[in-house]
Amino acid sequence: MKKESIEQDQLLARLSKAMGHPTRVAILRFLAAQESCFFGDIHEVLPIAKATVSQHLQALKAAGLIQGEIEAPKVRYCINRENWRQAQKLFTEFFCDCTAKTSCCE
Amino acid sequence: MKKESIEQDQLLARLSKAMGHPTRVAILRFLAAQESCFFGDIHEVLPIAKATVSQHLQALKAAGLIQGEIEAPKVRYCINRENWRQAQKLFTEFFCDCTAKTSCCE
DNA sequence: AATATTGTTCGTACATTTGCGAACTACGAA
DNA sequence: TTCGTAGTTCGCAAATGTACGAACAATATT
Repeated sequence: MKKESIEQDQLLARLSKAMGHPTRVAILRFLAAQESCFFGDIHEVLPIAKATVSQHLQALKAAGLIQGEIEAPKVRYCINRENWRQAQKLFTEFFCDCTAKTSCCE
Repeated sequence: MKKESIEQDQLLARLSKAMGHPTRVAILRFLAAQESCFFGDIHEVLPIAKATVSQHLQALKAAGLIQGEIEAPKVRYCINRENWRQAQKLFTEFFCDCTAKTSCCE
């Protein structure tokens, strides 16, 4: 296996793992649909404890998909647009470049 | 949250979870680059025990991303092209439709 | 029939993930 | 300074995931 593929695999796996939970997908979808919002807004639409929400947010942040900044007593979260685009590209290439060889895409 | 989104989130999460390990991404990449191959071919390029390889393959199969059929003493694996395309569509829509609202895609 | 080949399944050990309440931190308001 | 608000972190329990060798099953070969 080529070395560059291994690194790409690891990055793709990290991103996928971050997206590997329904709650985290929901959070991403929620955040991606707006410019930004506070922790409370996210917690409000989810049926889980705030500690758990916070945990999921840390996971998404660690993967680079979102970012958060403290604002007064609140915390504002938003999609990390740059990494989002990179992830988009990685997934697209993964699904399409791969399949190109066996003509799955047409 | 809309009900249809919840189901989509769950499907996307299931697919992501299946892709959430470097070895499984490598397996998918390996399989996607060819029409099909045997278990042994996959095991050969991976530095892990065959029991573990088999486990990862079951995970990918459970997610619907690959399929396998017995052929003599060997087992032939390949990408599940139909689900592959569906996954491709889901990820693309997730990353792009979401971002369309906030003009991240341009 | 006995043996070899190819994978799967089982049992086990250890690590990670998930979810929660409680305790904590940091800040603004009274 | 005391109190309230908004989140994070801690500590725990239960569930899942990861990896392996050993045992097993199914077929092909001798």
